[in-house]
Amino acid sequence: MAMMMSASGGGGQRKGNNAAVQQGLRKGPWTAAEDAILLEYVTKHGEGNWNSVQKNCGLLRCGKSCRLRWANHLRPNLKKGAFTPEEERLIIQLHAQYGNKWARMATQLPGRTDNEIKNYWNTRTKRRHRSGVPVYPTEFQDKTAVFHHKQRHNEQNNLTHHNNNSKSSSLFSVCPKVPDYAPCFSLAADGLTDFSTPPAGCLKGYCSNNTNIYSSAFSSSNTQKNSNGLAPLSFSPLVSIFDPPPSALPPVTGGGESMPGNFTSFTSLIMGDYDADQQLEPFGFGAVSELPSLQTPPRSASSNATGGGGGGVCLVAEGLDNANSNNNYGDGVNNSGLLDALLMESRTICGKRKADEMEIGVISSAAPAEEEGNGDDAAAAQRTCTAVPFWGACDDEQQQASRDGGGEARDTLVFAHSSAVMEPAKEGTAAVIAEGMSSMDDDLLSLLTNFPSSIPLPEWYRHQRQHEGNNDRSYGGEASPALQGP
DNA sequence: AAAGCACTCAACCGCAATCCC
DNA sequence: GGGGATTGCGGTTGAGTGCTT
Repeated sequence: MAMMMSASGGGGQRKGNNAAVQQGLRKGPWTAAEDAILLEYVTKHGEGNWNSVQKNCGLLRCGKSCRLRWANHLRPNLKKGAFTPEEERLIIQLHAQYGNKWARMATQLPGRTDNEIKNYWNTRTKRRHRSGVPVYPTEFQDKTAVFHHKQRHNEQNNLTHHNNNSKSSSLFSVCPKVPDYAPCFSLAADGLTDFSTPPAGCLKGYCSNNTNIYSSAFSSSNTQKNSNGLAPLSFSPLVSIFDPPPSALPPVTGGGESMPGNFTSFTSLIMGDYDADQQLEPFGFGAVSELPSLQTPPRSASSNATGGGGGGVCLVAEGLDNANSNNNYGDGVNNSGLLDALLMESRTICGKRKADEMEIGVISSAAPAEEEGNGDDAAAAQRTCTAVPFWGACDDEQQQASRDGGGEARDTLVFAHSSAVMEPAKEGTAAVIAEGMSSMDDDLLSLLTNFPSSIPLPEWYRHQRQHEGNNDRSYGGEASPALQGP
């Protein structure tokens, strides 16, 4: 494409008159002659002082245009052509770290320009959206401010490099600095995620050799609770994005060397390429840069918790009767719409999967265990995964725990189908959602505050929390000390 | 074959930061 | 310190191309 769009053709000739045009400066695609002039100038005088190019060489281009042309096309050592898988991986990693800091990312991709990286990223996020991710209502989008707030806070503390202005600030983030791990995600909107180690429970089943790619759902692999009694929460969405039965996908050997299904790269995996024939639909950033749409109608009216209804997911804890909107966390924390919101987000991720392809029964929670051919194990696993009918699975570690003792698994947090939430006709569901939205700041902050404990928290944060005690789970106000850092 | 759409890329714009006088 | 000039950055736009319908 780059070759097709030569300097003398293609490119964006912008409409309208601006100062440059009024000053007799050219706009639009550069010609070879202009390139030659600029090249000669830079060779002779070096970079910088771009406005003098016009004065000294008669090049009818503004300084900005000259600089851009040089930086993006003429400077030496520019690498042209498609990004390599390694570069793709790095971009994903860097974006997870920096957000939309293209220039910063470019410094770590020799020969690549910020513009290239930006275009690359935007194209694929756009593709993600087009793969069926609905646009959220404005009021819900506003809720993302919670994350931005958190991110700003964390930037101040040098905890992350997320861009606080980035539109792509994600509810989910890639955890990149794990050389031998495929990309995983954690609910890292709090920005506290330390990517230097894979979050517990993340990729447990996905990354390691000889483990079932489906074995890790939205789950916690350790049952340690934080100070508020919430189980730590992290997840690999890789389970929930793959529709085919587990047997259809190979195990991942790590490092992106072997991608599941027809994914050919991390990019395709994360950002939306998928093989329609395989009905693989990935989880992607496009799904997370915005919050889920409430406009998307439920696919099914089935209210059976273990069957029927397409695409609905929600968070439940093992042994939890989600239909009653309760949970059994020790401190009695209630959903208050947060889980519904997450549900909706998850549903957004699901996009426009056909409902019948998402039938709960297709992949039962017991499937992984059954595959292992141990009836008792299967039963144990199924107990563990009672509320996980949806592409269902528990982390294999949890399954093992379940086999070994079983008791720990009760804290498992999983994605599960929730017709109770997805069905507006059901008792006050719509109202619940709406209410949940309106009260989401507190709840979301609460959740973000409370998980994942498996991810290292900064010392000052732990210290702060110790002094706040457990009563302050709501950081609704700007004055929240926990959000202000030391 | 034509129209429409999606994709890619280049380039522009506005804004903010930095530099310089 | 103030103000203009310059530079850097991120977001957006639009043309060309190829694919799909």
